Amino acid sequence: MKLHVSPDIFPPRGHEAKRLSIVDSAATVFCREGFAGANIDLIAAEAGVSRQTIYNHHGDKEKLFVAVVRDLTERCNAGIFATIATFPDRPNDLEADLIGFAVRLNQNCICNRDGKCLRKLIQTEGERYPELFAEWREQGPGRTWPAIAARFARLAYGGYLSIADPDVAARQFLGLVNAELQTTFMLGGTPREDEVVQSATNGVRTFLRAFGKRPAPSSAKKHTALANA
Amino acid sequence: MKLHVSPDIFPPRGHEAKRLSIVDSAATVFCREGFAGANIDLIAAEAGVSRQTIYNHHGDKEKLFVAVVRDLTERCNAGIFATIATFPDRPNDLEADLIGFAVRLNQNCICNRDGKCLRKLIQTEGERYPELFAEWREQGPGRTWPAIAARFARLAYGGYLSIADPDVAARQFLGLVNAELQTTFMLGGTPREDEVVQSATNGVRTFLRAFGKRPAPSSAKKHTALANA
DNA sequence: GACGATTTAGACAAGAGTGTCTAAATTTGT
DNA sequence: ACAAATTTAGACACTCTTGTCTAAATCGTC
Repeated sequence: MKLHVSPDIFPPRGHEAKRLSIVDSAATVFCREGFAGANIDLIAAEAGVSRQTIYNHHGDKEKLFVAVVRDLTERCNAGIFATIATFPDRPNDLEADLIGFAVRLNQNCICNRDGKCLRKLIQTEGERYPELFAEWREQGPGRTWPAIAARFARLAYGGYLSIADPDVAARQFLGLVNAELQTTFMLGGTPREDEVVQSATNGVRTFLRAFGKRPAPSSAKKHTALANA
Repeated sequence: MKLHVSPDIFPPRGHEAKRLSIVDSAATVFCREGFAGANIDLIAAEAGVSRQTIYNHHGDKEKLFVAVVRDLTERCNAGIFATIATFPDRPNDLEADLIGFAVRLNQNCICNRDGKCLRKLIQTEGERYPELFAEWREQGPGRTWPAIAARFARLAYGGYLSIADPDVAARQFLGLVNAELQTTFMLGGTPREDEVVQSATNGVRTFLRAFGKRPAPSSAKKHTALANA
């Protein structure tokens, strides 16, 4: 009588569950050890399946690796678009809202397990699988960056910002809010939340000094957007 | 009776040359294949020495790896400090001078062979050798970033910039001028020169919008620094 | 409870890589 | 040219890993 066992996953809940569990553990091990250093037996142990099951599902090590990257790309993309949906279109407090967005982006998409794994795999194996990671580049940054740029363009159109090239601004926004986390990211570490907030705060302030509309000394035509809502 | 054997060069002249050649080739192979994937025979072949010579010099694979990272850190640091020495202290054209500095930093220290190798090794093996790369963090960013910050502080003191926290400004400068190269760096690629110039130009312009002293609409006291030299 | 599909453990062959050893060849200093 | 140090090539033992195979155990479903 197992009435309240977690209905979702952990125990072998069938064929597809095992496939998931395998890809999941493989992501962890590939991320930690790299492709060459990863050991199928270790992946099997971590996934709680036998080695043979992995071969049954995925054929060989390389196909398993490809499945892992595709899976991570898809999940990360979903997370990023979900976060982009929280972009402040009609900000009350522009600075605070942009800082919040930057922190969410970092915590939910870059510093989480999937984001960390995918980043590591791109860094370590990017040169070995050009076509696979070219695909990632198109599906990942190739779609998310323009989406972010579009949000900044809307902010500019609404009079909140003064932006010449939204694509450049979007990339620079990401560069700024991550400026203080670069070293940690390079070493594969995970920054503490207060570090993320600090970097985002500093980054957004600089971003607004560059692209914000100064209310005081401007002589340009007046922009009414700041007064609405 | 060895009267004047220099105490430094006990072993013959070719000895040290071989050591160099080994570390050099090892850097290339470790960078390309990662630690686990690197093959001592391949390193030996690429260095033009026998495998046994590598073991004579470095003991084992791990010690060789450590020697490679130390060597790269030292050489990259030297390059970065040499480039920092070209930082514009009394700029004629602030924008152009900062763009030039950013491009030099990228081309001579980040995109060159040593820089690319070191970055890759940090990314791929950073978690496996915490103390080794902690050492890099101290010797590398821990020393170069404050040096750059000091130069920005001097620019601010000279009236060319308006900076509250030079350390933050330095990190953001680096984040901005590299903002458009992130994806390429992640994949282990080398950006074309025009991409580097483009990213640096966009980055410096934004940096100056945030930290530059506006000559035109300002009502503040005039700053004479721009007129000298 | 029974049947078919899936999973499992373990053995296995084949290949690759590390690190050691030895004897011969080469280089270096005098 | 000689003697010492160094380098070399190759063989070697050992370990580790991948991918296959088989027979038994387990699971899902009726």
